[in-house]
Amino acid sequence: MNDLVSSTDLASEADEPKTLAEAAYRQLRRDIIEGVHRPGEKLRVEHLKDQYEVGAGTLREALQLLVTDALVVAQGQRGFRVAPISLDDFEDITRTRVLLETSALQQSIELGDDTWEANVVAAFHMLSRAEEKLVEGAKGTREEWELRNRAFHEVLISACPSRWIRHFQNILYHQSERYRRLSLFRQPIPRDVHAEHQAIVDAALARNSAEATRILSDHILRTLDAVRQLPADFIN
Amino acid sequence: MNDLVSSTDLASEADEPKTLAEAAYRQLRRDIIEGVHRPGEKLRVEHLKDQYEVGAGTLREALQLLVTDALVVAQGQRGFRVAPISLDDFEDITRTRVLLETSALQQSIELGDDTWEANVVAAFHMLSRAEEKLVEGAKGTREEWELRNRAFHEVLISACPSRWIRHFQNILYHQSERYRRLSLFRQPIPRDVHAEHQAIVDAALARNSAEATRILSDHILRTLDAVRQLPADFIN
DNA sequence: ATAATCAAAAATCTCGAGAAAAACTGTTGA
DNA sequence: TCAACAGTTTTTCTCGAGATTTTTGATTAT
Repeated sequence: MNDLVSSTDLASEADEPKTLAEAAYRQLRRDIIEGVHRPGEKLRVEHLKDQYEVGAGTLREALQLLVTDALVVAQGQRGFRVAPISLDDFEDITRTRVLLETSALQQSIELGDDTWEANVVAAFHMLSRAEEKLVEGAKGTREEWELRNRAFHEVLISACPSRWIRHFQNILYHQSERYRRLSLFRQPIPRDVHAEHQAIVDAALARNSAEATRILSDHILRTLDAVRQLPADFIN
Repeated sequence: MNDLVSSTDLASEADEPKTLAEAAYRQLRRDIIEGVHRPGEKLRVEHLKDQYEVGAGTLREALQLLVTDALVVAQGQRGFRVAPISLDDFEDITRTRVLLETSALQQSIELGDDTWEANVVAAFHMLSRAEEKLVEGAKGTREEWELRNRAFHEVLISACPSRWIRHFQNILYHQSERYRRLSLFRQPIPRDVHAEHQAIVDAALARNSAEATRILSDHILRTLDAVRQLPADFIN
């Protein structure tokens, strides 16, 4: 077998980019999330079109796509700008994520079949391996851990039939990833998330909805504290 | 006084369009919601650019903006298409709306001040007047009722501090409006929503969170039944 | 020194034409 | 009758240049 999960998202993005605009969109998104373009920074089309090797109109489209994800804000006739960050915003993102993700998990636990269980176990295994490599300190493992962490959370709620909840959760995950990168840069050794993930998996497979959502809730909210402890100038 | 509420949305759209692309975007959005462009219909740039009197690139941008609202879907290199509709989708939209809107109302009731109460009462009054005109059967009142109904629901949750919840709720409201128009076309005399709205207002002002969210929940879910009773070919 | 005014410069927004891809149609062969 | 193929037509995607708006900088007056 090749891939157990099949992502049928509202805005599918699993496959590779089929247009120049989308390619530029993804590069830009990565650069924004990784902090290459700082929050609040002005995004001048004239400069960026050379940097990303596309025409002005094409880059414009890419920027427009990023507005969808709320990673870029368009201000009337005054061009584009990287979405600013703030502690309040992150708190908002986190709490909204809790609301959506717990609801999705609850439905997943209720409706998930054997394949879902298998996917959860598999994703957890992948994540655990990435965590091991992370403490070993090899390079490039941060990227892999991020990917697998995201996959794990996605698989957890994959049995939730609501495409809209998954869509919104997707957007919020990208948003929070931006903040998490900031905190991880400062505090490169993550807290013991393994046990938390394990507990979520156990509760989920035991079909203990209340317990699973409670742990997931705490798990997500804990990232709030990590960002709260950042020096103020990190949040602009 | 002119306007009590001040909408500080994530993607503000209260003011008038400042660019041709945004103007085209709003016209297109209205036409899609009102059913001028049917669900699933292909949106050819070449035809539409004449109809909306803008350049090809500009219309392209407008379409891209509509993808944000999920009213238009972009398919790789095969152009744009009006987002299809289905009963499953509407059920999803409605249930997600309930999740978000009840949470927002709960926070609103918890945090709303006197001004919020005044806004709620005012919006309810405006809506009630529109309902009276609606049963009288004057023309153009449908449009006004829609606007005031939307304003009422918006004001109810306006004291919720979460910009993200309000943002998502906004998107979902546009979506459900499409479906509601279909059902209202068939069934032009709306059910007795006045009593429901009254009950919500009473519970909200009494700061009875549990009661208010329960009524709001039923209120939103009731629209589901209305659409369910439509003949199958209305939902494609 | 501060504020207001006006001109120059930079950036954005808009448009139409050319290149690339997809859809269509008619023909040929099994 | 059906399937496969190739040429034609349509549509989308991309690009650079011109028009419009915003921003910047210098000058002048209070």
